[in-house]
Amino acid sequence: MKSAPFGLSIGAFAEAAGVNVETIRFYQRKRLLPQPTRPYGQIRRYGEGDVARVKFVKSAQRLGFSLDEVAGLLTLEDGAHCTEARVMAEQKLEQVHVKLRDLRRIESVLKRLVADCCATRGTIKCPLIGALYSK
Amino acid sequence: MKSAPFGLSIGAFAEAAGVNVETIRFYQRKRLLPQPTRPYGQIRRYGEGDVARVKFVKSAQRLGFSLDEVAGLLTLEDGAHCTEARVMAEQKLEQVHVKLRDLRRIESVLKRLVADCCATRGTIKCPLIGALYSK
DNA sequence: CTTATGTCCGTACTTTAGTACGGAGTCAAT
DNA sequence: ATTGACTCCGTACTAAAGTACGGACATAAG
Repeated sequence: MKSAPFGLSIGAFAEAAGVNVETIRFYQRKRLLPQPTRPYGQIRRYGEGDVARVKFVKSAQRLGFSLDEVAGLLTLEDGAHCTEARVMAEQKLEQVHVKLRDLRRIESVLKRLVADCCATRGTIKCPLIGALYSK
Repeated sequence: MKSAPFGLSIGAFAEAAGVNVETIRFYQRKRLLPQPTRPYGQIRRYGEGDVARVKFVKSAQRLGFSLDEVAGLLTLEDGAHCTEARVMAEQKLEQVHVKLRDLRRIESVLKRLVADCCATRGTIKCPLIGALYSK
């Protein structure tokens, strides 16, 4: 925990979060990230919380959430009125359950694929497609 | 199983798959979908297999796979040489495991959020962000 | 048979999520 | 004090994944 006395420059921030500087600015424009006030005649400084926020955005994105949806998740984090937050959380949870179900199906099919492939040593063909929407 | 004697028109196909007709054409251009030969002076016809393929693409997409990645998954389905397919399947499996891990974290945090929210009846604030990258 | 609806095909436009660029202002090392 | 790297800010460009459009052909319904 060696946080500099006056925080990170935008370059250090982007580096720490594993993204491009331009991405930071883009997120600020999209209000996914607050833009710290700029001390007169100086540059803006960022902290660990900002880094965490960006990492969260990237993780959620990898799971197929759009930036708009991530913005919704962040609204929860930022504190919203109870009922509102509960409804959003429940909706997201439902989405997450669907994603989990589909991913587990893909997982099992891929596993079987790897196993069969090793076993048969030849050209394969498997019901991968069937795995995702068979009800 | 009431497949018409000469298959579906592109419109019926798109409808059955739950996508826009233009999306079908787009997928054909991207070689995610084969373009059936067109009987001289007639329109193209599609079958259930095509519908399944499109549904698969949409499902995989919802999980955060890009169309290029889906194309890779479909290569497995279409039959590829053993070693090649096994390597691809293993890579995809790895990606899927990462996604599963992240999704489970989000799930548990959202669950807690819903529960806490009901309990406290007020403005909430929770460590949603921390959930996704805490190692 | 004609007319409305659908298909075909190419080209162009849109949205989402960034990247790149350029000129002026900061900062920090020599 | 100056030079080189970095920041700021606006604007412009890009790639991915579609959507829309328009004119010529296909087909089904009256």
